[in-house]
Amino acid sequence: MVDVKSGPNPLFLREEELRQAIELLYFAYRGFTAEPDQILADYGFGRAHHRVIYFVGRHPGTTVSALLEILGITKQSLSRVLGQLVRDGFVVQRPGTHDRRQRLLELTETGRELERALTETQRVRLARAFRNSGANAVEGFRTVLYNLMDEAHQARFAGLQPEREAGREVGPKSGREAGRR
Amino acid sequence: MVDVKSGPNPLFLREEELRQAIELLYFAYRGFTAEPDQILADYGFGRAHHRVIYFVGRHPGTTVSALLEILGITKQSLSRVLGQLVRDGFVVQRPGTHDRRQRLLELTETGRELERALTETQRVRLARAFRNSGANAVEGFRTVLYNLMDEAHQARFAGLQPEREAGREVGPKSGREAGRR
DNA sequence: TCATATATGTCAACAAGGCTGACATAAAAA
DNA sequence: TTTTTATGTCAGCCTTGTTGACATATATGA
Repeated sequence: MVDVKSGPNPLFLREEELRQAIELLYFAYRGFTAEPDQILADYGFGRAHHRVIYFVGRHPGTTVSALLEILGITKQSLSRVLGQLVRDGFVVQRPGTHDRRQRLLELTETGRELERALTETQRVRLARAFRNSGANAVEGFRTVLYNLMDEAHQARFAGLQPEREAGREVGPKSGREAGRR
Repeated sequence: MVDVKSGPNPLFLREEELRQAIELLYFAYRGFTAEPDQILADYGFGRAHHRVIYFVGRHPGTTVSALLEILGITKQSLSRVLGQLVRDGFVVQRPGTHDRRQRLLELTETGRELERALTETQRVRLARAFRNSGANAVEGFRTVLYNLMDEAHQARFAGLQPEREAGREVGPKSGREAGRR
């Protein structure tokens, strides 16, 4: 018997290590979505609306198909949520200039306000966690999450791409550091 | 003083830093649940079943109310899912010895097999991510996730509690280190 | 012992947000 | 001009959450 760290097989995580990571992810993710969910409920919206508001806010002028790609849901599912957001005045659609079949999406001022309110709660929570953890831990947090996601999505963090330092660590650079270049 | 890194306001994360963390969590969590979801579908189960199987496997002999506490759902929601798992032979209930009102939960051998299959996919993914990230990054990952969750849940990681080194870092110790004591 | 509280379960109804399948329209592209 | 693409829509289904009301067995305190 034989354990993981100094043990022979680096691909096998010890039970405790594994389960700790599983539960950390579960509880952290839950906590991270709790406050936004509260706010959204006041508008009759759910987490699906949040995702749309977030990504449209992040990429104003994005197309419907690009949004479908990011969210990984069907157009029927998106349609229901997006339709509500448009009807309720949080998102507007304008025809594409090059391709007039497209409906480019952006937030209205109301939409931006809601987006800010939602994101603010997460900013506060992240700031607290980062402050309690230290800069080095934050880098590790980024690196592991980056390596945890599907490769297909890693590309989205392209400006912050893997660097192999001493051939070991692979992960995104922080926004701060990237901005310094 | 100062901040996480070295900017002026420790409670305010720069836009890029904030959004990067939000998206890392989103995509990592999605990737992390993808394979189990696939397997569960073969049994006609969903993510809710996974949670029950996971936590019952983790805490054999747990009570229904303890499980409700962990999952943060209503007993009616749990009942539907738990009922299926019992009927389908993945979970058994036995009366509590001290308190015969309780139904202590545990996995059957079939249940344990499914639990292992589900967890194995996550073990592989975590092992790959940890290997690509390095031990230091993994510690940071744990620390930040610990600090990100609600305090109520932090208690669950009690054996691995905060230590304040030089009054800065707060977070769980790894299972490995805790195990060494 | 009796009354109350607790642990658990059940029935019914509803909502959010996924899914599939089929079909429609406008515009681009071949 | 025909075909493909971007988008939308209707209809129906599933999972998994919710609330509210009520039921049963057991434990516990007065």
